[in-house]
Amino acid sequence: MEIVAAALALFAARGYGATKLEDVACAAGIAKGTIYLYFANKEDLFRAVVRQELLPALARIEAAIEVHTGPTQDLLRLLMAHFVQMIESELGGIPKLVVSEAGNFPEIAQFYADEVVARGMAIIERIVARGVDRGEFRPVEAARLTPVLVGPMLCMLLWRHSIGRHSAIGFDHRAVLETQIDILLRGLAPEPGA
Amino acid sequence: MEIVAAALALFAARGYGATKLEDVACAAGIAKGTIYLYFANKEDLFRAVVRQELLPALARIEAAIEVHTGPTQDLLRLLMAHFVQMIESELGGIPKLVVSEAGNFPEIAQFYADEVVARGMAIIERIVARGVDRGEFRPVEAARLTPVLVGPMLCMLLWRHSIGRHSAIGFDHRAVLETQIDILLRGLAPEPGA
Amino acid sequence: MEIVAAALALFAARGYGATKLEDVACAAGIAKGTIYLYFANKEDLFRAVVRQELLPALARIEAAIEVHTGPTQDLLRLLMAHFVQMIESELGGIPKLVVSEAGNFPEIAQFYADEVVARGMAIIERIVARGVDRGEFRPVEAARLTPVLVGPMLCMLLWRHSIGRHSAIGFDHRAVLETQIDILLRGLAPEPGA
Amino acid sequence: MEIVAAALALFAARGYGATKLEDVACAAGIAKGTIYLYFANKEDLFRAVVRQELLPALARIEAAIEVHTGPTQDLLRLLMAHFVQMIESELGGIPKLVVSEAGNFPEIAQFYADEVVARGMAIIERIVARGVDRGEFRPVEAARLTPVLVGPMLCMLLWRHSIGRHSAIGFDHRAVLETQIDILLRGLAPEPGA
DNA sequence: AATGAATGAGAATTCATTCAT
DNA sequence: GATGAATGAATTCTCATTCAT
Repeated sequence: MEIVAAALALFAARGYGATKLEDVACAAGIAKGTIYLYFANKEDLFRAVVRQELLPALARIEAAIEVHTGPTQDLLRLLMAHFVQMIESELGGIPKLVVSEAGNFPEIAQFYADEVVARGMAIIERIVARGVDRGEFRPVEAARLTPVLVGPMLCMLLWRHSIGRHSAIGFDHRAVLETQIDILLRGLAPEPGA
Repeated sequence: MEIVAAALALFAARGYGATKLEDVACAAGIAKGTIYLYFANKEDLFRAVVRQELLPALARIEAAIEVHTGPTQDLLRLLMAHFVQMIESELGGIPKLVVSEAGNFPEIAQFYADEVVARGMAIIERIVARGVDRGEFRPVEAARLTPVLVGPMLCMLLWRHSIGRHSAIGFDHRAVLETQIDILLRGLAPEPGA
Repeated sequence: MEIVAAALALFAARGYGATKLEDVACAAGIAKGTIYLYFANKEDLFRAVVRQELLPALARIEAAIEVHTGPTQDLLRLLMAHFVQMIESELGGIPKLVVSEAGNFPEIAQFYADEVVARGMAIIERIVARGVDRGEFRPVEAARLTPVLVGPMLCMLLWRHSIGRHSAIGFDHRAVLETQIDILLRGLAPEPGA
Repeated sequence: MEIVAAALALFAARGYGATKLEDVACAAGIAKGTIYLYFANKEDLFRAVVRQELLPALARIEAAIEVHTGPTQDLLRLLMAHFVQMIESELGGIPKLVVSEAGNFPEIAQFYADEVVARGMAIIERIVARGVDRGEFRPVEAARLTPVLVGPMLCMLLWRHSIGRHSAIGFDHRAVLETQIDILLRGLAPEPGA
């Protein structure tokens, strides 16, 4: 819906508290009162923004991973490419929003941790396990590796959707991605003797 | 000052807008009006929180790096250890706060980008360049490497100071750090033939 | 509007600072917040009170003067009668208000001086000049005469809208007016020999 | 006392409500708390300002009138000259202040009406009665004449201490005074035939 | 379904007043 | 006597929410 899209943009830019429903309505091209026909109140709208938009994206990634059959490093590349896409889309505002408002919406934080982060980590751990199983990676503990794998991308996502908007410092997402993949593949390469 | 410490804790936990000065005063053990003896208004207090606390910490890191003479990988470990310390201290709330409020305080975002991020990146680039110069690392472009180096730590910092507070998912900072260092050193190791 | 009328009454009675918007709202039979739908803030309301009410009254006097053709002393009586009317109406609160708040609203004072006082003085000077021209008055310098002409009425106006409300001393406006006209006509009568 | 003088200047310029005790203290060259050594509270200070300063001035006028023996028109001139003096001194701020704050300090208004206005009117009525008795003025009812006599001067006083401070329009007090005396003496001159 | 005028609870801010030094 | 740091009641202003149209 238009309202959710407008709300996402404004919530992400200003935060929950600083976003006026009047501005959301204005951005969505409707009147203030109309929001209340679709959402019980501001909190309800906020929850809808976080819930409705992210899960489909995650499902798409899971599906893409599922059907993949080639080398694990291609799978890794595929995953990262999805990430870069999200960084560059409006959707990237959601993680930023959840980080910002976690303190005021603990159940949103929990929902996000359970439904997005946990599932995302599971995807990655499966990829790593697959690589180890197939002898493409040396044996590593997947749990400890996850932050190393997603951290750089997540950081760039948050940067782009917050401080980066107000600074001249920018990152070439794709170049960083290549470097990251390069380091990872070398760092995970099986020991020559093994 | 007590006020700044109380304000940091509350701003980081709830965000700028959702923090009432009355609560800050209460947490600092003073009356509402007393805040106005030291800060012109709420914004002024916010700026003070961000500005006063972080620069000294950064300066300490810079000084520690400066005097180091051993192998570059030790330097890398030293840097990361500082990071882990910050993650685990109250200070870690500041980056989270700046990410959250960048949209409402563009000049704070800029200040942070210029004084903290740019300086932090410069430190890292110097370490990487040193490693390459000394033949400890293979030749790499430092700029592209920075997010790969700090991303994982930053992510854990933000996690710990936002969503992580409301989720059962936790990270073993030191274990992740070891994994990250391990991957990096292998990934940056000079080509055998070079 | 109801709001402006209520505000005039309260501002005139208590002054700008001592008037709470809640009381204005209450007197106007609306809620506090409603005022802000029509006026940006308290100052804006104050300005509206002063600006909206007085100019139409002045224009009416000017028009009445314009069409008059009889003896100048009748014109003088007409003018004074308008004054007495204003003294006795709610409108009389405005000059009192402007006098009281001139220090805090210099641009209101200026506006009042330019739009009300200067125009009022011009009207009087025209009447005096007409009387001299027609040989009804002896030659006098109009500028010096103006305070003499309007001072007594203005004083009674201010009295009625401030101290007089709290004192037993009262003036019979119409009797004073007659005395004033009497003195003036004798005092302005052409020299017998001239 | 310095405090009262500073308070008069500020109260007259800004009104009671808009005057901060801190500014009064500052203008008097003392600390805020010191005011409370001499006055119970802000209202008490306000009352002192109005009460202490004006009565001595009035007593001086009464005394001057008392001893006068010459023609009544000289007495009138003497009275007016006192007025002009007050207009031009800091003391002129008091009537302006009382007019402004009458609504918030009814007992000050009453005090002023009884002690200053009533006494002032009595002085004037005595002068007029004297002139009539001595055959210098034609018979007039003194009560109706008082506003005619003092109105012009009072108006200029209020102008000078409020709106006039913020406008280019100014009055030549002494010139207006001469005109006023001239009109009065002609207007009060005994009928030729009487 | 949609509107937008009206509401009023809630937060930032001010400043008279107090009191330990 | 004098100070000025600390207080908290009081006021302006905002904005989520309601509801008559």
